[in-house]
Amino acid sequence: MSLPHAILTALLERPSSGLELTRRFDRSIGFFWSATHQQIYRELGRLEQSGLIQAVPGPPARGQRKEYEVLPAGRAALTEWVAEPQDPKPIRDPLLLRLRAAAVVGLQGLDAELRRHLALHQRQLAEYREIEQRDFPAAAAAAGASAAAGAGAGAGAGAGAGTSAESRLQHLVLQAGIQLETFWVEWLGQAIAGVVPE
Amino acid sequence: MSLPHAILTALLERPSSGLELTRRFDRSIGFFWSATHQQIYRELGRLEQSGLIQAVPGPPARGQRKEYEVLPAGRAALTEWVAEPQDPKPIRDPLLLRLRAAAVVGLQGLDAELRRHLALHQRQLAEYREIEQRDFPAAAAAAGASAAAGAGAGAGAGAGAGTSAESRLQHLVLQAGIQLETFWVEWLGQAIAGVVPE
DNA sequence: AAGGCCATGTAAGTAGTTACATGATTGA
DNA sequence: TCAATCATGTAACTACTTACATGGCCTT
Repeated sequence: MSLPHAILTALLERPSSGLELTRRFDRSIGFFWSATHQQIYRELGRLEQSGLIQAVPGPPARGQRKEYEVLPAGRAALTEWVAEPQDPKPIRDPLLLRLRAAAVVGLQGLDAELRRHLALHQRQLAEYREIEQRDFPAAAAAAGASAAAGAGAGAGAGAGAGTSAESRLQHLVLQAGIQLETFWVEWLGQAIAGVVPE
Repeated sequence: MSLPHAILTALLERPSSGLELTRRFDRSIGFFWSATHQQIYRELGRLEQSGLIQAVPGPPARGQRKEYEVLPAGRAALTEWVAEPQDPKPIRDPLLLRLRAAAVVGLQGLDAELRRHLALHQRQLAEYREIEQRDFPAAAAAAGASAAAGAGAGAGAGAGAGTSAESRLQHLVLQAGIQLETFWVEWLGQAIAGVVPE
């Protein structure tokens, strides 16, 4: 049940139409929760039905832009969901499965596929790093030096505390993306090196 | 379309009944492709229908053990699938989504959830490391020292090349698991440190 | 007025999840 | 013989995917 909450989050960050949401699910939100426009429109309908969001102005005509905003009940539902415990799902990765299958039936040119994936992950990593440079320039500079410090330094300034907490959380999410892509790039490097001398 | 191929791989490694498969999908195979017994039985039926596998001996009675083995057509289908290109799926992680939601509605005791996940991932990592010690003792010892070397050294010995290639691939998959869990443990550490001073 | 794009949808199919049902075997 | 457990399944539901449909707007 994550999609409705992803949409609520996106709409709280900025009220949007279905198409705008679709685009945002191709970029920022989509980096950790993807969705197609069909899913989004259907879910917008359900959320409106449930009274968690509402379409803003007036004419509900087909082919007409419809902008949605979150109602108090929607914010409450999201707040509740954030606290809910939910176990991490086990990994489910077709590429790892294919490697295991290759151990039985032989590499069938799988190394080319590994190289292709490596290129894709390198590109994604570069994109995340650009975003970090753009949106979190100060933190990005410090990131290389200290790993798990982060505590005392920046918290001192009283001004704009709310915004700084928000930005800190967003940066954490981006860092997860960067570290995950880094993992893939490194592992694929090992995998290619270990598989080529066949 | 990964589940049928996961089952074919498992059955090639060792012919099994539905329940045995279910158990293996809770352990080794399940580390990168999980499935419930309902999924497995349904898929076994489909695979048998398609002539890719067959039940071994005789009496197809309800409540009776049924052991399956892979037919040549099944091996061929798996071989073909290994070579098929397939793009990596974008990340889809509810925990990251909740962090992003928390940036908008506030942490609602989310730090406890982060600590809980950290413990779970630490346990999983320990389990993977045990498996590595048990199944790949030589390689595990070398792993700490050289990262992306792996090329020249071990490949020289001609004896048992088939088995060694198989084991090398299986080890690669396990290493992916280890490195992924390591990522989570490190990132959750950062996240908790960055979130606590709230 | 025609073609392209913006915007919102419907329909059908597949995969995965949750809850329940049924028969066989074994040990108390 | 009763309960527990092994083993195989059915049914209903939810989430996601793929393909297609419809209408409005803008440019030429």
